[in-house]
Amino acid sequence: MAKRRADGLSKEVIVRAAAAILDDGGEAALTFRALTARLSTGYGAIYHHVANKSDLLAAATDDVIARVVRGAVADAEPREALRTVALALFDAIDEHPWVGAQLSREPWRPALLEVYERIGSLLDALGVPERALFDAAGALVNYVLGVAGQNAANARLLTAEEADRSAFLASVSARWEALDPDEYPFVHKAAAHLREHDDRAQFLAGVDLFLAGIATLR
Amino acid sequence: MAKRRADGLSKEVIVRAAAAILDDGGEAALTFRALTARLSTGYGAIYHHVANKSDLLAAATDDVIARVVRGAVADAEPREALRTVALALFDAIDEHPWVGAQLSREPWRPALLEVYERIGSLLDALGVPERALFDAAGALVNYVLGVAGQNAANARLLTAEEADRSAFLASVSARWEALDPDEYPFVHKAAAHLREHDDRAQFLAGVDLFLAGIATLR
DNA sequence: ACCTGAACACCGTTCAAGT
DNA sequence: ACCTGAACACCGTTCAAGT
Repeated sequence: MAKRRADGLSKEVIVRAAAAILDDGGEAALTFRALTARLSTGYGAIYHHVANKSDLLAAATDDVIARVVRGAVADAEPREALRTVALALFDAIDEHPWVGAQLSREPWRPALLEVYERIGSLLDALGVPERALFDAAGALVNYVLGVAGQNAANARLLTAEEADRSAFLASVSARWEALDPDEYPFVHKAAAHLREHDDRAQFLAGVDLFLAGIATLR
Repeated sequence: MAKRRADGLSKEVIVRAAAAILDDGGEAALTFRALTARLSTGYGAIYHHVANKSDLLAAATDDVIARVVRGAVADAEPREALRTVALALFDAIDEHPWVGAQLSREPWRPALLEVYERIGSLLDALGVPERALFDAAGALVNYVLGVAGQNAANARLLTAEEADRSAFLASVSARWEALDPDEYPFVHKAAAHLREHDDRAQFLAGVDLFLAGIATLR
């Protein structure tokens, strides 16, 4: 079972290099040319370990998600554990936006199986009736992935520094505020909240709404 | 205000042609070469009306979403109206999977503004306290877009006929069933439900969970 | 003002040839 | 068995030239 390592390529080495490129420069930066340069090898060497680019992206995503799901501490209280797992996923995807984009593009991957298992059994432990368990798990996982995708898109939009973020939010907020309050009453009011809102807190608020809804099923 | 139409291009004509190509052949089919062929014109003519491919995709998405939001009947009862709008979005994205992919890639678009307005003011009408209104609207929109993205990914996976769908679900289900029930208790149990689950019904169940959670805020 | 299409600078992927 | 890198078939986008 000993794998050769010191020299020679392996899928693991390639996947890690791809993840590093994705973290540095985003999805556009991951090309086979960049990868061969970084690993000082040829195209064929990479294709020998990896089927194609899509396979490579999927493997890198599985890697990140598996680490998160394994790493999340097993809290005693299921409700708290659910919030912890959800937040861990949120933070991982915030740190690696390409994971969010990939997850909303390729479901049914091994990585998501782990996520479903974790969230599903926590909901079970929470006392959700079996009849509603699968819908509830599906909804919660979809919510987490949905926010993940949006967050990834935002991160891609704001590739630059932190100052850009508030400038961007301020400009969207100003645009919303300028709308006719009769035609857009909600968005007009929401503009103020947008400027100072915290993505992470809003994400958790959504999880809590879900859990509150689920609690009514008991 | 009269626009020339009989001959000559316009952004509208280009966007409609792009939508038709996307509906027919998916995202991979939309190339500027295919577009020039369909419109029997040159690249420059298209670039004269459209900034780039990303702009074109965004405009086509806005078009579809705007039609859905405008088209959804204004139900008297806000709870029922929310379910109607959510289902209308689900169905539109099921019919045009590329819209789902685009929405999870480019938020803050005019199209989403309409969605936020509609969902936000319905939640307001439902009596959600102002303090929780923006988190609730954000969570619900994110849920809808999350499912949309997943659905789009599934649709892309199952480009062929309906028979493929049940065959695919059966194979995933079999893989889940084969997992060790001690290590994967939830997924193992979920396998049976997966085979016969209805995406549309599960989506609505998620919306209802949300609304139940929101009802506890009053 | 609007359109044409050759040309450019990229991609992912293949494959004959090497060790 | 594993690796190399020239070559192929594509892309999006530009731009000098036309009407």
